Amino acid sequence: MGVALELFSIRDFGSVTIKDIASAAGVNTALIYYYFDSKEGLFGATLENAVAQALDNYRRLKERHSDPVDLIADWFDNHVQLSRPIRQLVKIMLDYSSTRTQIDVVDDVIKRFYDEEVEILAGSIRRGVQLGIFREVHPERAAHLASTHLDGIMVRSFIHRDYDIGAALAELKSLFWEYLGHAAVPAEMNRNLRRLQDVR
Amino acid sequence: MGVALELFSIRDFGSVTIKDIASAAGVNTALIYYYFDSKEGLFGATLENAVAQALDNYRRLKERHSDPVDLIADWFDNHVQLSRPIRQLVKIMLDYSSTRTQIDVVDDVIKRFYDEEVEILAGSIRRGVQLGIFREVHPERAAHLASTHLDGIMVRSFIHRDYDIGAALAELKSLFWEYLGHAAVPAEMNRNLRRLQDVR
Amino acid sequence: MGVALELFSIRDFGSVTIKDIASAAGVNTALIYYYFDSKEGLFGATLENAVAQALDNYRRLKERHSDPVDLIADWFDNHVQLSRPIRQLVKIMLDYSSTRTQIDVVDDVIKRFYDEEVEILAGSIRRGVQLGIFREVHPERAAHLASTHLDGIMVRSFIHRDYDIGAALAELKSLFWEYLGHAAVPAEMNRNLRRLQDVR
Amino acid sequence: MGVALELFSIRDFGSVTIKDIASAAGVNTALIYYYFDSKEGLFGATLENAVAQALDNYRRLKERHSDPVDLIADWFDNHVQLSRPIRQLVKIMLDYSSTRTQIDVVDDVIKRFYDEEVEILAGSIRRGVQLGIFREVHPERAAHLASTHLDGIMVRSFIHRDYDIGAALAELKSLFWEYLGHAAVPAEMNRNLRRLQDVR
DNA sequence: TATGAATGAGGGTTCATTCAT
DNA sequence: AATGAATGAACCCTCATTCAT
Repeated sequence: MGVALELFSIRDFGSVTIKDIASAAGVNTALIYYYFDSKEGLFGATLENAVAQALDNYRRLKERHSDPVDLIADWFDNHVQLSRPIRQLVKIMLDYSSTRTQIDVVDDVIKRFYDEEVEILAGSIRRGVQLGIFREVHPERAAHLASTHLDGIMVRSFIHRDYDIGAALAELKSLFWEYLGHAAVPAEMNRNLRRLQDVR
Repeated sequence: MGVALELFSIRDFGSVTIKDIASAAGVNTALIYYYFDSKEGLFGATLENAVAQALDNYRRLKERHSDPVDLIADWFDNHVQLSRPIRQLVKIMLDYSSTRTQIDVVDDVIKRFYDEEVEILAGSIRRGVQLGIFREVHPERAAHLASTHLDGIMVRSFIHRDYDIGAALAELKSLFWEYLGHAAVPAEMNRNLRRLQDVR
Repeated sequence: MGVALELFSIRDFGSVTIKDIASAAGVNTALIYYYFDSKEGLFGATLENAVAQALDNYRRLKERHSDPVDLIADWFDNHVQLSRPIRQLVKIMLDYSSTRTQIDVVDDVIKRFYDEEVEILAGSIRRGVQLGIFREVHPERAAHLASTHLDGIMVRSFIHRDYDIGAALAELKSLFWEYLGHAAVPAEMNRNLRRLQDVR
Repeated sequence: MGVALELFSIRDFGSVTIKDIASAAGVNTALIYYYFDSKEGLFGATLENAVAQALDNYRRLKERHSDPVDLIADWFDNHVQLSRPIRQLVKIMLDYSSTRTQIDVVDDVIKRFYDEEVEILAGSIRRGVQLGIFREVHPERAAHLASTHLDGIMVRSFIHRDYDIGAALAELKSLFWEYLGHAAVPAEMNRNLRRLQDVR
């Protein structure tokens, strides 16, 4: 599935052959059919797997932070560091949406992924607003904005061969802080700052 | 090419056959090869054609307006009204980016499309800033933000079967006005308002 | 379909490949799919075709004769002369019955073939009984006997590589005449004989 | 081999896979290759086995009876009761004849089966004729007639999904008694009758 | 300009068979 | 004696493309 994800994310479903995948994985073509029902089945499993990993990543992200500013900052950093797998994920979700016969379990997992993404952001924003750190924004709406924009960045990186994802993310990040009414200072410094404030 | 665009935009390149296109167009398969070199050639031509139409649309948009607020407002409305062809365009540009062998002329036309899109927005923003209507934002950066977010919206509409493009665009629009430091009032009313100010 | 019948009647469905058929017919493999939906489709069409020819043969047989003795005699001779195509027909009907997914139109045509075979014989026998030429046998039952035995002969010719179909048919024929209470004399002589009787 | 016979007799050789057989037998695919050389080898063994059982059945039949009428009557009853395995046997012999590479030992066993079948009938008929119970028929010829007709009945039962083997066998039986010049009375009654005659 | 027929190449899939354990 | 994993060869079928007309 790793090899498959790799290939499916740089070419489209149709142009990736089972032979490609098999030889990239160093196994016989038939062996793929020993583990997967069909090419579509492999694609579905690969997609599910990729989403599962992304969800896992989000889960760990959530566990790492109690502070909303830290979490949002980490969310952005995370996307810079994991831009490759995330791009891959967006790519195969896009491919899944065209052509592929709908598979309920895959539909579910995709929905779960986006719900979770929004939930993480919205949750943090809500807490930030409650704590008085952020402006009184609508948490879900704000989360959707960031999440959608992120997909836009990914798409751009597909279409433009020399697109600078890092720069685009940095841009989005600073804009987002601004939107939340929070100075776009590094997370750590910020936290210290707030602690200082708490002391008073 | 109309039929081809239609098909290429709902399925992926691989799963659309020349026969599909031919029979949808009501002609014989071989006739397509009378007009186009190959399937890739047809795809390229279709893409060029779609981009050309989009550029044409932008040209007319520019011609329609001298006022930056009007133009930007129209740009958003335009995207609501033409969301179908725009979605199609984004879809085939995405498909082009994966798999398809690079074709210089297509690459150029895609670049021109995005440059033009940014130029239209950036130009208006610049003028608005000069006129003192907008905040002192960085015009190109602001234009990129809107343009990228728009692609994000399109992607979402692929991935989520019941995505509300209109609502997302309305959201983006109001946010954008806010970002520009301009009340998100209807364009017309706004224009009148400004004229009043000009009179003084 | 001729080539296909040839091959399907000496090997079984599974061991005849489309390539075999194509190369035996001197055409490209893909061309077969231009005319037939699938291998099964070709098999079905071939079977239908073979049955249609057999029915046609029976129709001509019926038209040739008004005299019951002549018709029955010709029926036997016919089977000797056409033993090859008849064997082929029985073979593919057998193959159709195992494995092949039922196809209504094929089922129908097979039924029609056997009904017609029995009808031809039974009709003649009935007329012969009415004319007082034959014993008072049950026409349908007698027809079924001959028809079933004939299939037995065909089967034997598959199983035993050196089976003498002609001898077996001759045997059946003479037995059948005996069963009908009619001297197994050559048809012509017989007819003359009867004419003589009619004169009196 | 039991499972294999079962499967080979309802589908054709090509469409029965080793996996089918293995899973029907509740064992691993590879285990079949521990006991048999190849799929063909398994088929051959299965066929031999089935023939051996049929021969065994005939042997017991012969041992059960000294009286020709009893034996022939039992032969018919036997075919009614064992119509399923006999059908299976005919089916795989037919399949063997098409496609399968000839295997001498299998050819032999098939020949032995038919020889034995004819021998049993012919022997009884001969004795019956000698005893004056039957008409002066040619024993071998009569035996062949019955044996061949029986195969015809089996074939019919393959081709026609709702064929009544029992009825067809009853028909053949009564006809056969008639042919032998022997009233088609139940075997038991008949035997008693004859004993009475013997007494005088 | 338009088509029906034909083809070569290749792709997904299956399956008998083997291997390591 | 038994199995899960692995493979090579082949088969059905599709499809972009071309040819003859």
